[in-house]
Amino acid sequence: MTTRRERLRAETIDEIKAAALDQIAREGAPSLSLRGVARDIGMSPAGLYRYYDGRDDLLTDLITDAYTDLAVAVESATVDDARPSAERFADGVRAYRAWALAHPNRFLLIFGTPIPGYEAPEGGPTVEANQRMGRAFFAVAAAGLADGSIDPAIGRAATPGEIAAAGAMPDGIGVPPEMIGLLLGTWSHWHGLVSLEVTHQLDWVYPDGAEEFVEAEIDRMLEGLGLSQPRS
Amino acid sequence: MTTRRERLRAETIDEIKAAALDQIAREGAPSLSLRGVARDIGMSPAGLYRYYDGRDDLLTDLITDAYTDLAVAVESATVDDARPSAERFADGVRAYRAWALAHPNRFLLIFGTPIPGYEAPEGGPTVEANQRMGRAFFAVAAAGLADGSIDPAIGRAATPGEIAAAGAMPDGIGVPPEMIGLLLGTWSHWHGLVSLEVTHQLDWVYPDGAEEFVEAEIDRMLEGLGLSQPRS
DNA sequence: CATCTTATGTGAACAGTGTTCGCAATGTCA
DNA sequence: TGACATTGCGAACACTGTTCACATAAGATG
Repeated sequence: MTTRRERLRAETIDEIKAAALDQIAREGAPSLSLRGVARDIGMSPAGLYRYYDGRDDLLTDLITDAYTDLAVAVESATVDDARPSAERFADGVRAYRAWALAHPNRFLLIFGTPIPGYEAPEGGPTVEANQRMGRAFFAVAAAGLADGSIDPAIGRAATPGEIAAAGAMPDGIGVPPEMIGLLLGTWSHWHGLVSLEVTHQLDWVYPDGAEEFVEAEIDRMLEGLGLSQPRS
Repeated sequence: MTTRRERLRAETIDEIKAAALDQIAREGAPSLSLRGVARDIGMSPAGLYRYYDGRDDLLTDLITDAYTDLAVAVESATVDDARPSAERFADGVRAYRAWALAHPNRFLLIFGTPIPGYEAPEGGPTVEANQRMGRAFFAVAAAGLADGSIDPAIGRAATPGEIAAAGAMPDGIGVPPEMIGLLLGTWSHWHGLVSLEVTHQLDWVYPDGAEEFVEAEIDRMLEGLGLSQPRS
């Protein structure tokens, strides 16, 4: 049951976040100003402290939201387990990239330079949301292994960390430890792709967008995972 | 001929930069404070403006330096053209990673969230240094193609941007346009690897360092380029 | 209803920041 | 010597995050 007070409070928080997101989208996360959002929503700077413990606390909330948003985007692009694994995987990568290009400053908020003084709380919501996104891909890999479209033989000897990571997977996502490194390496590949694109480091070669390039690289990733690629 | 004044001025600039680098290494680039470096070198904040037009100007200088530093590291790891291409390439990647891990905050200064308000001057020193690093790898690829250890047939149809990029290569580095995408994709791969490592996004799997993982991925990159890997 | 308590919001203040300006001191060169 | 550019400083301005004492409003309790 939500009381009237709780509802108003939630609305105010939403307003604060919306103003902060707006500011981040326009100027980037580093120039997020508490006084600025206070002005935008017509509140005194001190009043914000009834809702957030300070700038870092607000940022933590925004970081968590961004992680979750990205995770949801990837999830919904990969959930349909009736489709071939290669297609699901490729769509996951495309969703990752599309989200990053649609919200470049939020992407950088997550993966760019860490906010000074900000430390992700151990086992907090950010790591949770982070792993949630990872699980979406691990789930695709698990499905590919299950239906035989991925050959487990391409895996490589697992390190202790990889064994632990495989063991920590939730039920229903069975990924052998030997595949963990391969999947993380593939993630690195497309993450680097997107990072360079978002920070405009590829503009000198692809001034009009890197879609073609990205698609070709997705093909290479699928190859690297032994996933036969779907022809659309 | 350098006058006494010029020498003193250069020394002061060096001192400023050293203090700034020290601050960046400790706290990260975003918390670089002009007043802080002024304190460190025993000068008034206003005095700094005789040497830099402001915080952004100082950062521009540091960004350029970082780019150059990284480029030099990669260059010196790959210049020895008597060695097999695969080895040179792998060492280039290792140098890239080593530099990033040794100077994480400078790496993020280059590739992380852009400084608000900072815009790389068109054709300025930063893009120059950036391309310089790229050329080091293109040179290795050119050598590999020349001695036959890279099969040009693995390339793919070039986009206009890739053709232009291949045409803009300096003399002596002959890389066919069809290889540009493959090389940029490989760069993306290891850049993503290093980015995730520097921002501690892989710690949950590799808490004690990701050397093994990185080496395995380097092998995959070499495969992807059709470079036979050296056994050490 | 009246009262007590909690939640919410404010204005003033403090310490910190980047930046500008006028002025003094110093070094360089004719 | 004089003229001039270079270097540095202190004070000030506008901005930031943050804290504090205080007022107001809302909800709960007698």
